Amino acid sequence: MPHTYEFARAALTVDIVVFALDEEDLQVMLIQRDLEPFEGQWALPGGFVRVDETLDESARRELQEETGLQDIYLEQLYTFGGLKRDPRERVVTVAYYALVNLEGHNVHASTDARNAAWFSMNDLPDLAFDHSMILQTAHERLRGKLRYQPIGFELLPEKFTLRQLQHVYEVVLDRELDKRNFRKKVLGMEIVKETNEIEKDVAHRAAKLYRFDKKKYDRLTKQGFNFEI
Amino acid sequence: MPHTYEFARAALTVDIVVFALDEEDLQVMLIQRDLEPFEGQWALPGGFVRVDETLDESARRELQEETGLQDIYLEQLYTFGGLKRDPRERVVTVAYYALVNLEGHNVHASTDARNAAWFSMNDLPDLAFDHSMILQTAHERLRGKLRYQPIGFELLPEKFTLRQLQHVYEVVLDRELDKRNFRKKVLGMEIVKETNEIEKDVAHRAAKLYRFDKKKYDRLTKQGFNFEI
DNA sequence: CCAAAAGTGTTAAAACTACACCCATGA
DNA sequence: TCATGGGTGTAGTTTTAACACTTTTGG
Repeated sequence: MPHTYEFARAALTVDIVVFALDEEDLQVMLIQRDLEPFEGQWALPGGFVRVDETLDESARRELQEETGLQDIYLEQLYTFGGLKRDPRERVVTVAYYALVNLEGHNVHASTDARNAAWFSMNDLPDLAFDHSMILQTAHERLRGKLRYQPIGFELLPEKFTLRQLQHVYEVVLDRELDKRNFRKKVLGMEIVKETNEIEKDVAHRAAKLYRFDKKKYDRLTKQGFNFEI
Repeated sequence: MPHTYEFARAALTVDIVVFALDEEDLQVMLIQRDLEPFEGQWALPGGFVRVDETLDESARRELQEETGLQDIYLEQLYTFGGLKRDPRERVVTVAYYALVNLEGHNVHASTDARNAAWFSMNDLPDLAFDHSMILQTAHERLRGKLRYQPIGFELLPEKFTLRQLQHVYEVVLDRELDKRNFRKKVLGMEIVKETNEIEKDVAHRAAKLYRFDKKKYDRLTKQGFNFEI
């Protein structure tokens, strides 16, 4: 059923930059395109926004359809509206970024039968469209936001060690941190709660597991506390 | 000439939150709508994105057409895509915010014969659409960004006194700052340059005028310097 | 018993906060 | 000469940065 308008309209899409962390690197999820344009090339997951869904809904739906990822941290990043982004026609895309912990989520090839895979940020293929720029913008946002908002926890399982948390900061900020100072700072903020569990299956002394105490964080924030690492 | 598409498309607009500062308050520019829906109500300047212009271009054009403002600091804020934002049909809007100094820019009623005016943030009328939410988001962004990016200068004339700069911070952050500490900090960063001019027409000792040294700021930033007030 | 990472305190330097007075100018 | 805001320094406190050893555990 065709739809007609008095003035030409841009197509509207969402694209999502999904970050995760492995032992070494920051990783990003890409899918291999099976359609023109850029057939065979890697691209960010995403797709057209339906007229009856919000932008957030659209981003979550596309992510679910193309990668199987669900219930993850998702935030709007920036809207890209260059004239030649897509060789076919004018397409404006609302970009999102998402954070997941690798252990809790299995990625699968999608309903669209596209190939979905993780890539290290240090070894990226050429990307379709202007997706390299979107990815770069997302990376900058993540780096900038990590220090002032408690989003690093989203890259970890629910229970994590302080070393794991430190690793998040070291990888994303790309610099080493002092272990003692880091622990002092994190524990001093009182927004992580010790569980009575410890690491399993490690060939050395097992570390305590902590949990992000969101309620406490919200309470403190309301009182003027500002997260900063 | 009508345009037909296989799937329904949202209309795409831009809306701009223009901030300025007077002696007292933070101000925002609003226009009075002369068309349904919300005829007669106040709203943010903005309008439809043409298919052959980028989002930034669109925002600047609308601003120029509706308020006469040109050559001002403009930055994308957030994209609002709720289903019922506009009672007529699905409209997605890319919101921007802008900073101007009142002295340098005269606002005029526009080509659309709408009434454009400044309102104090402390005394706002009801706004059309979801513009109150957009305005609130912009205000939060401004507050958050002011401390970490040198955007406060955009609210001042090219040459300004340190007191004026302090006033920007006090009004936007809504708290008083210590004069000596503020000066120490600003001068210590070495990103404002003394001119050899002083204030005019004041009934007391005239203050030195300074200028934001963007080149120096860029140089320092490249070397890892982080602006913070 | 060895390898590996967990866990822990102190000190010096830097940054921040609070605070009060004299100075220059125009009316 | 007076009212007004411009301009300046210091001391106490807090925060940050640098740094090394002992403990626990599994292999």
